[in-house]
Amino acid sequence: MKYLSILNKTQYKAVTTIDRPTMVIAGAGSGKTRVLIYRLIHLIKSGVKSRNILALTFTKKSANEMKYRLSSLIDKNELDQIYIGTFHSIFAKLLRKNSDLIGYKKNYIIYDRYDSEKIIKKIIKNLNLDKKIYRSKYLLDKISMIKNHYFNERNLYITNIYANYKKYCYQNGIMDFDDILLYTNILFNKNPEILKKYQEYFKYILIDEYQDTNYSQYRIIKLLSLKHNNIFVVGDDSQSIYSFRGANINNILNFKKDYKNAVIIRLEQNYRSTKYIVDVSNQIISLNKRKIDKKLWTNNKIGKKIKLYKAFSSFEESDFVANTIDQLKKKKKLKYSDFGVLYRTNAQSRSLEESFIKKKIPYNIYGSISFYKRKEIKDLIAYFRLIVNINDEESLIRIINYPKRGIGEVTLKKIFFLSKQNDKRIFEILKNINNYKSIINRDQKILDNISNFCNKILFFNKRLDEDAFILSKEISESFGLLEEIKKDKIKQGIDNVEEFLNSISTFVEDKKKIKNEEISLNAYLESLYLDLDLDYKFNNLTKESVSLMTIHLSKGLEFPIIFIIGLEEKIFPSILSISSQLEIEEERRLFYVALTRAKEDIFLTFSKNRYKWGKIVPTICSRFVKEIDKKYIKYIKNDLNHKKFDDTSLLGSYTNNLKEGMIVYSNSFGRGKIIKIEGQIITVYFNNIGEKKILNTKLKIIY
DNA sequence: TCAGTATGGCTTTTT
DNA sequence: GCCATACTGA
Repeated sequence: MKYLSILNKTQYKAVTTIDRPTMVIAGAGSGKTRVLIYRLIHLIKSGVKSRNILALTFTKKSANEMKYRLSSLIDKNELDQIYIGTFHSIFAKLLRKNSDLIGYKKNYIIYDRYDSEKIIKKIIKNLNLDKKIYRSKYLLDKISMIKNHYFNERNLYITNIYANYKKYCYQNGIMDFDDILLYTNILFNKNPEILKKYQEYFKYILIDEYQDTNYSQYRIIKLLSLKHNNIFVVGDDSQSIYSFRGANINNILNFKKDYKNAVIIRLEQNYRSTKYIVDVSNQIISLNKRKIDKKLWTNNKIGKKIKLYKAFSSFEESDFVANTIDQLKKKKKLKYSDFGVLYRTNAQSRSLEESFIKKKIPYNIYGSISFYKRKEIKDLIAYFRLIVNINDEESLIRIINYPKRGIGEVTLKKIFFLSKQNDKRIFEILKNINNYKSIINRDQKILDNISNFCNKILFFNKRLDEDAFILSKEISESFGLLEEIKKDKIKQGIDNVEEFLNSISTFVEDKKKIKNEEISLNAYLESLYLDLDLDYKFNNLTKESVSLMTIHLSKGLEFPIIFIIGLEEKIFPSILSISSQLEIEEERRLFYVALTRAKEDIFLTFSKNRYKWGKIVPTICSRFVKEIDKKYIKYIKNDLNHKKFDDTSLLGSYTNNLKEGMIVYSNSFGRGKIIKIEGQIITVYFNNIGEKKILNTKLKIIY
């Protein structure tokens, strides 16, 4: 078969073993994605109907990537029929079709973590619990764990909160991410005939990143594959980095037990990286105790040593990254897109951004502060949600509580009270507000405002089958959303809303091309959370640019040159993982993932001092750096003479030891160089602005 | 009812 | 240092 000629022997076996359960243990860079892609093609060429194939991925990014790569290799009609998507996306759609069987109304909406946290906070408040002891984030994690292992609800101390949360979600027609998987399980368990239907339908099941599946996902797959026993999973235990989300490494370890006649294929040849990179990665991962024995090897050239750079401050670290990229690009004729900068936490992207802007280097930040977390967008989404589902009180409150809508705290409190007293939904009360006139005791104008508001919502609620774009545009006009933003004079806000509406238009156009695809507002909301890779839609991503992202997001990607920044104790490994051996091992796997993204060159950086919550804190170099055998490392000399600074002078305050020639940062003027110091008054030269006299307390030292 | 001010928590990681 | 919330006085 000619199209398979690009595969090596083991890859070929992985692609063509299509008659029994198959697990591929695929080391980093061993051609895992290629195997998945060609297996799909092979299935179709072997006569399997594309609509009988289910391909599940872990992130939206890889789902979209897979679709993209397939689009040039197979016929578009075939592609559109394959079920490719994340677990959440695929099963949310399946659930929507069968929502009556799990007791949910069809119009339920999906809440993300931010939304869920708000509910938890509300519950803690209602139960009169101390929010310092009952931390919403922690509780949410616990609830998530329970839902994903729902056969044992045993953590008693949170069951009350859990019960309340469950009830709230149900009453408001809300599902969170975990519910999607949970209710899929419930649906299959309670309705054998439905399960049978889908077992029949999904004859071939492929799963990417199997090591990251949790119990809930494992159960779903197990149930679905029971009939045809034809399941194909790809994974790498060394790259398991989602145990905080309940990922269970045993799913990989038990595969042979779980599936009769299973074949296990190992891909150990790395095609991506140089020998140095493969060796360093092997050395690092070998320090973990819990792992499947395997060794990655490569025939690639030896390559170069890993570079290590010690910076003075986080700002200087970012400058180093930007400068190095700038120089390397010129010297070696590289493209900006050849560089990837990886970090442990999203917050670290900020100072990078500054340095890139200064150096005029184009960059893309992936998955940072999501577009739809911006205020205007959240407002708009709240309208959409309420119109789709008038029981969504969280959204209702967000909208109605908006300043200048003429309904204040007092009135709202009365309305909440009425809702509780009469056991009615808030929207019910608002709709019939005139019946409660005597209790609300407000002038008729406010009551009329409320009725008008309800009527508008209901007006749109009746038109939910219409085109999402037309409807959303009308909604934003009808409620004067753009005018509201204009009043606040936030230009950015208007742009955001317009961009957002444009994206709905694109969504509708795309869906119209595929028959039977939903174009309703509800379908858009679902896609917004589960399918759309917002990075591309909203961040104005350009192709020729440096990629900035968390290591978690980088999984599956590769770059010729990789920077891994912030290699400091308490950051990487994270302070929250430091106390447990198991979690340290997960952090180490994360480091392994980061290292194996690189094809040719790796730069590791850490900083002696780091800004944290506005203060400079001295740091300690990460243990992971120390674990690397010195023979692999090349230290990069730091041009700056750091001897004149000592760490203690910077602790706590950041202006004590200003000296002439220092590079400093001012909130109003940006970066500048100190020219003269006269007591408290500092003269600073700023690029494009010139000299300014500034109070020393207003300045931060960069280096 | 609302603008202005004080406080406290926050930085894991993703669907 | 920034954001969301809670509190305060007009």
